[in-house]
Amino acid sequence: MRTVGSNHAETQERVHAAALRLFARKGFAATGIRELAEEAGLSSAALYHYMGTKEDLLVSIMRSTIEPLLVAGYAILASGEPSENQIATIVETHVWVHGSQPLATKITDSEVRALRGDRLTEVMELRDAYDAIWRRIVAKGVTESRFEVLDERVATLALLELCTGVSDWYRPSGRLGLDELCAIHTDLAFAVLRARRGRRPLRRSDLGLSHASEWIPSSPERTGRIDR
Amino acid sequence: MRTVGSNHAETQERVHAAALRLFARKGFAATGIRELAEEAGLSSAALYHYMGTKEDLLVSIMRSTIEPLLVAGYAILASGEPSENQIATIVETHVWVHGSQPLATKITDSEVRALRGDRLTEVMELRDAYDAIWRRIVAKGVTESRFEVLDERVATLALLELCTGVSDWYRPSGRLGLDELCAIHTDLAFAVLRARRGRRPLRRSDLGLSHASEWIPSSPERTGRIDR
Amino acid sequence: MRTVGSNHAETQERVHAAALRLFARKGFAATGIRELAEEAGLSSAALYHYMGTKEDLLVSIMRSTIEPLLVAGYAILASGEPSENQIATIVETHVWVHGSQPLATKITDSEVRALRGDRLTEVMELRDAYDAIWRRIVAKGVTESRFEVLDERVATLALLELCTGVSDWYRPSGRLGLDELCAIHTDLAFAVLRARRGRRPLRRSDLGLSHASEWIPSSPERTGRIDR
Amino acid sequence: MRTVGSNHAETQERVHAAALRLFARKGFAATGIRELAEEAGLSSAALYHYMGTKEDLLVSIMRSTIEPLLVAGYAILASGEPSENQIATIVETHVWVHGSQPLATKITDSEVRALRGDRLTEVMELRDAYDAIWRRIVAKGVTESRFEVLDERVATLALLELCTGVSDWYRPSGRLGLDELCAIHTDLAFAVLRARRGRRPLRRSDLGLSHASEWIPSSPERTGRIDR
DNA sequence: CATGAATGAGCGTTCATTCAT
DNA sequence: TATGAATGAACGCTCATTCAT
Repeated sequence: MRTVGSNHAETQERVHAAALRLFARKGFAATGIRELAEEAGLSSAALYHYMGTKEDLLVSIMRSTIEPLLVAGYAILASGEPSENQIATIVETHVWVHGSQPLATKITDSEVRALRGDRLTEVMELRDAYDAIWRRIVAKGVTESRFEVLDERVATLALLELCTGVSDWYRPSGRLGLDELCAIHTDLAFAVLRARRGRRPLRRSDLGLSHASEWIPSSPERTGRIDR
Repeated sequence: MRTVGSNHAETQERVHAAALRLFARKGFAATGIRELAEEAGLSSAALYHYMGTKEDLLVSIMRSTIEPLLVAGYAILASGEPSENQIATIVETHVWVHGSQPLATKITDSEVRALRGDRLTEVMELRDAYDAIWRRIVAKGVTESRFEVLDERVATLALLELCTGVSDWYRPSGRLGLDELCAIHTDLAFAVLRARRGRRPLRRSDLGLSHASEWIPSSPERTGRIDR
Repeated sequence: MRTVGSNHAETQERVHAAALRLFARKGFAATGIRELAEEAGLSSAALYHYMGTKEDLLVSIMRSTIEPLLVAGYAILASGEPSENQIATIVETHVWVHGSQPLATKITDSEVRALRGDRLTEVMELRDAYDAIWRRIVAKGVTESRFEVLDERVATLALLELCTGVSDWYRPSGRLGLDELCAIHTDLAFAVLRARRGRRPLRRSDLGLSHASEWIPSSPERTGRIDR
Repeated sequence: MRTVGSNHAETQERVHAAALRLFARKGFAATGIRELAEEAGLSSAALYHYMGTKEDLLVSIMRSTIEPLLVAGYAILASGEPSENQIATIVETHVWVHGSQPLATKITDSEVRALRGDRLTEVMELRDAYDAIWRRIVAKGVTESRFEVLDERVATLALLELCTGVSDWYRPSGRLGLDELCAIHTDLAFAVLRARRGRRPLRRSDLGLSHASEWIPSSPERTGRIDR
């Protein structure tokens, strides 16, 4: 009876996009199922054809946000590049994703508390695995005296926080392009880690990196509107 | 003509503490009034002797968190100290408060979206005023070539984010004391801002600062239990 | 320990007056006990020194409104006067009371439904007894051909309704004085009952009645303010 | 794509009928939403498929009661009939509606105080417009010396009150039919207004009016039970 | 007397979810 | 697929009343 087969996927994406907007703006708990349905242009009952429970929807948003970062992280770890390059790459990947998908990343970073039981465990394991990659990169750099920090643990957390914060304020329509944003953050990362080239502070320009946009597959959030 | 006299204040503080715990752990929207009452050891009806609405309670938590920071910030701005010292002082005050009151600060930083109308405006004005202080300090340091950053706006945001993140992970019972935490963050701030003493990177130890604990009136959160 | 003995009675009257105002304006069910306390200038707990339950207060208002009317009604019945005079007298007494105590009478007439059990029975008996007096007067007048109506039952109810309605709209501060109001209603009553003097319609002026104010003990509502 | 189709309207009417019964018997404020739901045979949550808020329900009852009366009133005013006929017609329409829909009319007459803001204004405007029609008819009759009253304002109010009171006591199952009730009230109205035909008091039978039932579209209250 | 504190029950309303159609 | 209907539970908050102080 259906003519076009892809309609289901399309609608599913509309639901996903609506959830991104509402969960990010109001929070998971404060977003009602009817509100979500209205935002997606469906009845609240129809919604359940395109999602499991409200919590399922949240988990799916989180997984699709963390997993690509995790995959990228493992690749970076495996690359054998020097620590400076690894940090630069993971920072720019992270910032790129947080700058281009602020809604999804903000939700992923702030709504873990809405989960219970297995879902919580699952997501926390993904997140912990991702954080561990950063720690390993920093640790190697410190060991090799490429970085120099007072406290390795704190520095890594600070670095992550600083890069993650991007999703709180960055707007693609603003003064800075995503490429610039990435470059600036790499430079900040080198500063935080007190990376040096010889006895001079290391700057991103010393590394001959291409723009992040060249190696990161573009994936802006598709929220169906110029949101926020 | 109460005999005990302090009972009301005590209970009020119990309510406050319960709200800190629950709002921080589950979020404002996900915390029910009955849950809050149980956590405070009252009936849900009795709760209303000690608070206005749930939103009132949230606002009071936020005000009592931001306002001292704002007062301290203005004092620092007015101190006439060099930018390095001002940054160090505001960083350590901020970190101290976030480290000693992680619940209240996390709530204040993440639940603004739960407010509406005048309450929202009021709190956002306080927060904006506080952020402006950081921007002014950084700007002055940059103008005087004490700091050197690629992008002043981004650097300031990064700095704030990095110091604020403390409330997400720091536990007083952990490896680091609050004084150490503060010192580490000052050092991180100098790194982010690429502050120098002569041609050497500036370190906190160059400034001869006393410990934060010596100038900040102690105000650990009283949540009535070793929480979270 | 108390100096003046009458304070209790005074306060009780303040409570009574507050109840009159609120029950009349908002209705019994819609009036909260805290609201009542505030209106009377007491705490809600103190209120209970001057009344029983909220329902007790309502019953006391009703009794003190109906009973004088009932007493007057019995006196009129026993007077042996001709039906025209009895009707005139009961009408003017009724209108006088409803015009001078609009709050109490409105409450009495409209809040019977708030009562349950014995209280309901008690008040309904008083009210029925009062209505019966009107019916007896009208019936006698009809029997003696002093009145002439299509339907005795309906005419009596219409007459009562017409006189009772006064409490809905009459204001002592308005165009008409209470004496005038009473006279007008007697005239209306004669009209409704098609009373005649000879073959001319009977008018109040034919009876040589004095003003209602001369035989009715003045009892304006003491509500402590120019109310409504 | 409901099969039965009329189920929604039917249930809505059940809710409406339940509200009529409860609001009339206990009053709007004293009627709980769960009570209403039970009376309508629904869960309290399901109730909200068939109404807006409780106040919306009340307003809808009031509007559907006043509006037909108002429409009829304007038609009578515009008819150009002599004042006696206009009064007779509006009285019988009014009495017919109050006698056949005692619950709705009683609610409409007594629960205006439960409304606030715009709803209050709206309903009061309707009611005032209706009252104004009565005043205009009486005024014209007085001007043309067809009626003779001591006080025009009071007479009109008395007339309205007398006709409205019907909803307090009339039961269709009782001694009188609605047609009789209407005729009796027209006669009472002529009496109150001291209408004359030549030098004899005017009686309804002088006018050659048909029964009210012949020109008023029947609309007995459908409350689903022999109520009260 | 007066009051702050307390409470169990209830308020009107919305929740996330299911299901028959 | 889509939806109106339905529900038990819960929402934030207020109720009338009692009682120790």
